[in-house]
Amino acid sequence: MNLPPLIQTFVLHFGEMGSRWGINRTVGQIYALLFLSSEPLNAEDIVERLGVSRSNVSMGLKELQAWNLVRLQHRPGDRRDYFSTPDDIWQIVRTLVEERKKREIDPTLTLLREVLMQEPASAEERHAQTRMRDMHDLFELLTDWYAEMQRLETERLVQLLKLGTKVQKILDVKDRLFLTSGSKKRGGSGKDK
Amino acid sequence: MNLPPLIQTFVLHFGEMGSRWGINRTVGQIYALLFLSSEPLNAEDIVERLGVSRSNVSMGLKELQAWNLVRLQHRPGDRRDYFSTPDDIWQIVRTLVEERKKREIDPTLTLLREVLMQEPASAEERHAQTRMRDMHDLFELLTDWYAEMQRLETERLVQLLKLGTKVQKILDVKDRLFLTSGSKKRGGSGKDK
DNA sequence: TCGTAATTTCAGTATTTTCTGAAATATCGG
DNA sequence: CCGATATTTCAGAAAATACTGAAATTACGA
Repeated sequence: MNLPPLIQTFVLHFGEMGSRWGINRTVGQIYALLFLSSEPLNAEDIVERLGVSRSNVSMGLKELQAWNLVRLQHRPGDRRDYFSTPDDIWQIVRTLVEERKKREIDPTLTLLREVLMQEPASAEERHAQTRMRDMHDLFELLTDWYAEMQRLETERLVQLLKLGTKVQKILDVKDRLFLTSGSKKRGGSGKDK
Repeated sequence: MNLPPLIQTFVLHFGEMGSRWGINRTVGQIYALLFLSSEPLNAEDIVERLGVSRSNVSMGLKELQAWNLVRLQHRPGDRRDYFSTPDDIWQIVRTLVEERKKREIDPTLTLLREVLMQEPASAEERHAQTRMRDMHDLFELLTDWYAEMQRLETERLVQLLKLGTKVQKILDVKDRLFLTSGSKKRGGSGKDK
């Protein structure tokens, strides 16, 4: 591996992190490298920097493309493929979340719906279904929320995140002003934890 | 594997899903099984249901305990350990997010801070640092937001999630009512996408 | 269409991870 | 402390995954 120390630290870290995410070490390292690079890199650049085989890089890049995580570019008069990551880190987050949703959440929701359609054949299965229903509803709530957030412009999304739970206070004000929904019993100190 | 079909489908699915999450198949299956079960199971129960070795189950349960994802209980007059998952699925989500943060995000933030303290030795390292700064700020924003959400009672959290981007409208109303912060240029149709 | 350079594929190898059975250790009631 | 039962540990086997070099394929300019 042939990298400035500061960059190497980061690249190695993301290689390890990748392992915890169903992504392999090399793919993590390639992405980290591209992320830090101020200009697009070609496969040979990556081979030299990371010290892995050309074919490994080829496979890694293919996987990153399947994840929509890299952009492929060309330089005039050079027919090699150059790769880069979006300048906007929020774009990266959006893609990551979107792809993980597509691969993990959506199939799970589909499976849950299928299984929930079936007739339970025992008390055990009936209970299992209520648990699956809970999970289904939770996933649905989260994906609906996510869909709304994904639609926001980044600036507004950040604004909202920075607001955090202060929204609560605004809601309280709204409640007091408009008194729309029923005034549910309040103040019962939660059996939180 | 010795399970009613409906339950088996779910257990197998979560076994596979587990693989994508740095958790191995058996651990995923054990958790799925416990999640669906209406009463706590002991290790031997799990061995019979999943058809894996006793030692594998022991290790799997140990891992789930390290993740705080299972509760250990005892039955009177029975000295085996019985395991279950929280009844409240939101509690499970909270724990999962908390633990993943602890293992993945926090160490990454620490590393980013360390590397950002260092003096860049070249233009390349300087650029790399600006990228790491972007990432650091993003992670910090997200973890701050997360910390606030984690503090909310579930009921309120759900309320907020269901609200989604409708919050936006309320914010707009607030803006118009109080005109507190600077009136930034508005209405330039976003170059969204 | 040919020649060259780039990329991809893939069979085999290396590495890592998971799983098992056997042995060791722990726990409990008496 | 003993005996019985439960759990954990761990070395090695099995399985899964990652990686490589060589060969095949693709892409392109001439």
